[in-house]
Amino acid sequence: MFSLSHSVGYAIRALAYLDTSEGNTSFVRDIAQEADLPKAYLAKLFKKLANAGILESKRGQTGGTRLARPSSEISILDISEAIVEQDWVNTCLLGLDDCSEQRYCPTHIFWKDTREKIKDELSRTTLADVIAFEQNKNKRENHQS
Amino acid sequence: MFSLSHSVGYAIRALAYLDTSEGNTSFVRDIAQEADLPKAYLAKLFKKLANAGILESKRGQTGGTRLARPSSEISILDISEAIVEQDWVNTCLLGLDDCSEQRYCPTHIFWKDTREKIKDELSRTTLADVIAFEQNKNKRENHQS
DNA sequence: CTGTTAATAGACAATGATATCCCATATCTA
DNA sequence: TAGATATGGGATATCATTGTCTATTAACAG
Repeated sequence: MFSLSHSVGYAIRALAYLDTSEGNTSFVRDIAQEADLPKAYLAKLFKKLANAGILESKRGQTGGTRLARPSSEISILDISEAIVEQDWVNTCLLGLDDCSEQRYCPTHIFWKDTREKIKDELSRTTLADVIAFEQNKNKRENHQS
Repeated sequence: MFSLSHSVGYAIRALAYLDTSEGNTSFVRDIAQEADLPKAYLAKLFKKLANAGILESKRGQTGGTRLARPSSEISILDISEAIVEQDWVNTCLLGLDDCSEQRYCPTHIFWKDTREKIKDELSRTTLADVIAFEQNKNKRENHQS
């Protein structure tokens, strides 16, 4: 608990291995190998990302996959929402059924505030940031609010 | 994602229905009915709480279950750790394998800080607070940090 | 048109969390 | 000791997520 789903982590890591040079495409097979992920599973994740407009893909011999827009314009939140549809922004921290905007549980305000900050952080962190992290072993960039 | 497990929510809700008057015991059967939870499942959760020293239970005709200490001395964190052993305090927000204390991912510092705050909040919020919430429809207490 | 290539799609298996069922065990009462 | 009652424990069912396998479809090369 308290993290994005495993699949989102996979997607992020895989996307960081895409060839982002202008006009170039990559293959699921290659990305899967480089990122050490199962090819078939990654293909499904990429399809979801394509459906969400994050990736463009083409079949066939001259096919492949590439980002639909620059990595600096793709947030982690975009990726997360493309992979998992579940809306985690409206859940009670304690799992109480009768906690709502009309009736606050003891942690309600704290948690609402915290969720907002998490969402902010995820929308502020871009794929470009992650790519930099994956490519540069010594870079220690962060986006603390 | 981003909440305590469903089971922890169950446990919290159920504990809030215990008869906390001095020396009194409650029965799993009754608590399950009042909190609208499956009896067998709740019994297992209660066993875990007993193992963790949060509950005391006795079998047989004069048996039952009660808190091992005052509800004001039982934190939500205590309950959570009794139910799920997994330590969510050391997970990368993005699910990246190579994120560690030695090598920060782009959200590492933010997330470390946030997890600390969540843990603080959970250790500061007690069962007594939840009981007050469950019993008083209009009370709007919270522990925002 | 035929073969090759790469994404796509559907069925299915493995896993962990959640939930149920049934019986064993402990404790007291009569 | 027999019966009633409440917790305890093991086997199994259900469900969502994760992961695998196999075939289909699109796109191009020759």
